[in-house]
Amino acid sequence: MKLTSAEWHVMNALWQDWPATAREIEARLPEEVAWAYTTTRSVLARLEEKGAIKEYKRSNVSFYEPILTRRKARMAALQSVVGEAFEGAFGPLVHFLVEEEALSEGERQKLTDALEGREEEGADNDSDVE
Amino acid sequence: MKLTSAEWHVMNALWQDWPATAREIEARLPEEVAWAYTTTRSVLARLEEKGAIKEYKRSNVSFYEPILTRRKARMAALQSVVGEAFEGAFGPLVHFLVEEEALSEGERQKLTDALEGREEEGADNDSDVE
DNA sequence: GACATGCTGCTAGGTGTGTAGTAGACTTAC
DNA sequence: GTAAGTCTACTACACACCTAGCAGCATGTC
Repeated sequence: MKLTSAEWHVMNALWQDWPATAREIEARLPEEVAWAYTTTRSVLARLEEKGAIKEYKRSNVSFYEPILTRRKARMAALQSVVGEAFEGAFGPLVHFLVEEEALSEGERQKLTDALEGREEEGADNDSDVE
Repeated sequence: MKLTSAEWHVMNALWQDWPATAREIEARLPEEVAWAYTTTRSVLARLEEKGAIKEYKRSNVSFYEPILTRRKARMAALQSVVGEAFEGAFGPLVHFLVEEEALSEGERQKLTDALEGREEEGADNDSDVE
């Protein structure tokens, strides 16, 4: 499932912690996203239609929960960009990353470590749905 | 400069070889892109408006050349996805790639090699504008 | 129970994107 | 020079997306 830019903002906010009300989500949006409250609601409604989130009510207030996991959304986003821009394979993407020196020294190091399988466990564990 | 999906198709075709006519570009589009000729032209027109390509005529026929380089387009695409989906940093993206084992064994090997700076030269050299 | 506040449902308008058609100009073959 | 084919310029339309407003219902407080 591919997300639009506005949808990413909302999903990122929701993945932080859920269930969450629209107001809570709104409060977690990055500063540069200065939407009207109703805009947040509209995006939430679309996400629910798409099946990315679930909505339920407790006494007239809507609570939201993610259905789509962050992992799956990331995978879809990457697959899309790889398909369009990197001949459909992850290899060229990785090649590009290294070539372009888009990575800081620390990032390179972490990557090397990860590739060699001596990853430190526990730290920075992406909490995710499921 | 961010490209849309249709624009990527056309740019990929144009980067292959240029200058190229609309007919040549059309012929290079992937099979699953079964556009009417006029659709290709419309996308080309939009790309020209955006400044991604340049158009010139020789006796009533338009030839096209890229202005936007593949590298820059790729960078923009990555930056966009990283901004939306990976907290704005390449680190988490790389981490994700490795964790997800999105890479084949060969790709991992190439990546390791590249990180250690013993890249084989010459092979698979992305020809690019400029 | 009337009022303020806050939430929901519904609606809407502008812009981007994908896709394509039509009309007219030009080119080439006879 | 006329017919057939090809090209361009211009226009169009549907759908997705971003953004938001409005009206009405629920809830709590005095």
